Parts: sequence; structure tokens; C-alpha cells
Amino acid sequence: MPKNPSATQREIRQTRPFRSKTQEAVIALLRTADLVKRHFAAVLTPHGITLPQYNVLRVLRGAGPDGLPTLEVGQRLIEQAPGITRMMDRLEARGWVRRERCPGDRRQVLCYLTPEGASLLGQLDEPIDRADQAAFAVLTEEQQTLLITLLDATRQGPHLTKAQLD
Amino acid sequence: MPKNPSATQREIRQTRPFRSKTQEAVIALLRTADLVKRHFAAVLTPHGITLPQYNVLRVLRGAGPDGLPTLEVGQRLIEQAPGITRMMDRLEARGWVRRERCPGDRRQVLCYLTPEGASLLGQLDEPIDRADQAAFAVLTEEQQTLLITLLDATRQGPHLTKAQLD
DNA sequence: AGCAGCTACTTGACATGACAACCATTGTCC
DNA sequence: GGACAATGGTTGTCATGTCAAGTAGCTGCT
Repeated sequence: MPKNPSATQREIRQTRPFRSKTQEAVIALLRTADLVKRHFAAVLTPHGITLPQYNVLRVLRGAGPDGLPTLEVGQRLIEQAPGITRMMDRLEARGWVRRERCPGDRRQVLCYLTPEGASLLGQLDEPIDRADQAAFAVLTEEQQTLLITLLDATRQGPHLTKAQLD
Repeated sequence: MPKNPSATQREIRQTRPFRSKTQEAVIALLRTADLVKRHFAAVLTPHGITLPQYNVLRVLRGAGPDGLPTLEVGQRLIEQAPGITRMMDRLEARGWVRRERCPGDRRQVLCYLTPEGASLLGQLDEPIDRADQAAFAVLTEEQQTLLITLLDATRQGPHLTKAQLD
């Protein structure tokens, strides 16, 4: 593959080159993720929903009619509890989610997707699938597989030990 | 806890497989970026600075003694103007940045890194470099190059078409 | 000169995202 | 059975990120 000398570099308008290959990888990763997020936001905004909200609804749809405790939703999204609570407030206000205290364990609050929420998700499936495809349309299937492998490896990797922190 | 099924998939605890390779790529990308961001945040938090703030300071350091107009900083970070203004407020309050109305064009506000800001950056260079290395330590140099190429290609891809057409 | 239009911010409002503190339940252990 | 820790949420605060609207200053055209 031809090495584009400055795709990322020119975007940042940086005078000096990257200090290291790794630094370039970090910046490429963060900027790409940011761009892809914006791309999805552009699809969702006209429907009055944000990307995190959409993800919550998808999790609830995946949970089926039994619903899910609030924090379970958060865990599946790697999000912190407080954020989930407030997001759920809004989703409930919009009528996409229903909440109910769990009779078995009254500490828990079970969250369910409402028919309205399911309907919204149904409308979004196609556009979101298309957005998925569009985001990586330039890569072949093999290249996508390779990318996934590299990203998965990065996530599994030894990132920082506490000794390295300072 | 089991140890080794499918990396990304197990994290999300999703019952069904990904609907497409592309969807898997999207999720892998977003989650990896998120994780890497958290690692940098862990390095920066003890120093009382956030990742976006750190990036602003780096841009200002790169600008040198001539400073940069507020929105120029924003452009180099792909951030919107309002966010930059407020972040700069905080950076100025912390003494890391100095602002001054441009005499030539009184609409602009030039931002400069203060010696205190420069000193902070100096302290952070090493830990941040180590964090860069650690983030991709599992990948060889060639794999990093490959990853960068794939990510760059993704960013140049068709989801940018409208913006690129002008 | 004078005014329309553009530029560079600034402010306000709202949605995340993270942390800390707090409350109600539940589980545990003596 | 009663103190106490752990669990599951909620609330408050702060920093970002984004959009919409407003303001001050500059530019071009007449």
C-alpha cells in the first residue's frame, strides 16, 4: 500500500512530524473514531436521538421483554452509572423507555423498551446499517478484518501499569 | 470467568453475533478509542489537567511565542468555537494561558502559552510519550504502520464525500 | 460616508461523561 | 435479631461538545 506521508499530519496542520509512530497511531485512532461518531450523529439527529441514547435503546431491544436493570445497561455500554440514570430519565420522558422497580429486589429498577422505542429503532435499522457500511466502504472485507484484529489486540494489550503512570 | 472467546464481542456481552463485519469494525474502533482516551486521562488527571486541555496547550506550544487566535486553536483540534472559548477561560484561570486582544484585528483574541503552561507541558512530555508507547505496545512497528494506513484510509473514505466535494 | 455582510468570538441551553457523596435495600455474620 | 458492609441507584458538581443566537469589529460596495 502506498504510504501517504501526511494524511493525518496535514489535517492537524502540524509543522513538525510526529514524535513517534505510536503517537501518530494514537492521533489517527482518536480522530477516526471522532469522525465516525459524527457520521452516526448526522444520521440520528434528524430522528431526534443521540448516539448514546440510540445505543441504550439497542441494548434494551437486545434484552427483550424481561427488561434490564439500569446498571446492567450501563455495563454493556461501558458507561458510568450516573450518566445512565439521567439518560434513562430523558428516554422515559420521550416515551421510548419504561421503568419499573423490580419486585424481587427493590433496589433495582428494570428498564424496558416501549413499543414506541421499538418502532423508532425499526426506522433506524436501515439508515444505521448503511452508515456502518459507508464508514468503512473504502476498506475491503479483508482489510476490515485486519483492522478489527489490530484494534482488538490494542484493547487487550498491556496498556499502563501504575508504575508507568508518572 | 472464562478467558478467551471473541474479544470485542464478549466485552459487550452481546448474545447475537455482529450483523456485519463493518458493524464489528465500528464497534471495535469506538471502543478502542474510548479505552485509549481513558488511559491518557489517567496519566493527566493527577496533574490536574484533562485530555482536551492538554491538547490545547500542545497546540499553543506548537504555535510558539506569536500565539494563536482562539478559533485557529479550535480548527487544529477539530473542535467547535464555543468549547474552545470556555476551555480557554479555564486554562487562563489556571495560569497556563494568557489571552490578549489582537491589536491589528480587534475581533481576534490571541492565545499564548505562559511559562507555567510550558513548564506543565514539559513535565508531561515523558509520561505522555510512555502512554503513547504503552497504548500500542502489543503491536509491532509494522502493525502500527498498517493500522495507521487503514485508519487514514477510513477517514479519507466516502463518508466525507459531501465535505470534500467543494 | 454609510450600510450590508462577513468574521471572530461569546453566551445560553442542553446532552454526555466522570467523580464523589448519599439513600434505600439486601446480605452477612455474630 | 441487629450492627454493618455491600449493592443498586440517584443527585450534585464540573468539564466537554454542539447548536442557536447575539455582539463587536472589519471589509467591500456604492
